[in-house]
Amino acid sequence: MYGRTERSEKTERAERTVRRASSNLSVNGVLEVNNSSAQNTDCSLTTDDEDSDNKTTISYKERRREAHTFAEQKRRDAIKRGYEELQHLVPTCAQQDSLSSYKLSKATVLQKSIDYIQFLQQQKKKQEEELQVLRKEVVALQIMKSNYEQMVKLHQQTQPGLNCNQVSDEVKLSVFQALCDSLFISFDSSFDVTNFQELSSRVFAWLEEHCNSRNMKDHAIAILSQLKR
DNA sequence: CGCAGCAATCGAGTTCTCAA
DNA sequence: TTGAGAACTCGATTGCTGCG
Repeated sequence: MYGRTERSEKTERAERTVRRASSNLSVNGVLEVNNSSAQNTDCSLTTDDEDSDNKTTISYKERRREAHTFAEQKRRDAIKRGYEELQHLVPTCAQQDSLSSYKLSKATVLQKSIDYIQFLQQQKKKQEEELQVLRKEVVALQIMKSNYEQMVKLHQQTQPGLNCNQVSDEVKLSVFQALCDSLFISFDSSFDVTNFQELSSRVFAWLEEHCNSRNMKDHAIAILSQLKR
């Protein structure tokens, strides 16, 4: 938009530095700068009237410069506030801040923030993996629950004359718990399984072998006689 | 649509501050 | 005293907006 010249940026920067240095040396830096710029722009003025116009231009320029400086200050403040907020948000920064009296450099705040974000990402990944395992366990337990429900249903169908209300639920539960504990002693849980299918095949093999009607009856009698005592 | 004005942002140089 | 980091300053650039 402002039409850059053919000169390299490096040369331009060097010239800017010289210009700024000379304006700093003079008492009225603004006028000096304006004079130098008048030499190579279309704004070169010669008459008295034009001089007064030039003064309004100077004050306008000065006003804009001040506004720009203020805007720049605001921008820096915003950046500074951002760093301070970041320092309070990141625990490792906050810890260091409270332990030592000196303030952390911006580079340190950035580095510690990066480290903290990476740590959070790793934690998230770990928790997602744990969640997957727990979901699988839930599915397995649901299958087991439905299996037991089916067993109970089948039992009720084959023994229609039994009056279940004669015994309280509490007693039934304690008998069931004791029966399960007694049966599970024979269950070998030391093997490694990689999926639920493998586990269920092991469980059902065990059910076939150890939880047949005869075994169950023996266990039940033992438990009931124990309870009676 | 092109232009001017404006604000926001950036990059670079300079100056200031402070701990080692 | 010195070096690093922060703050300040300035010019350049960019994107948006209103106007003719």
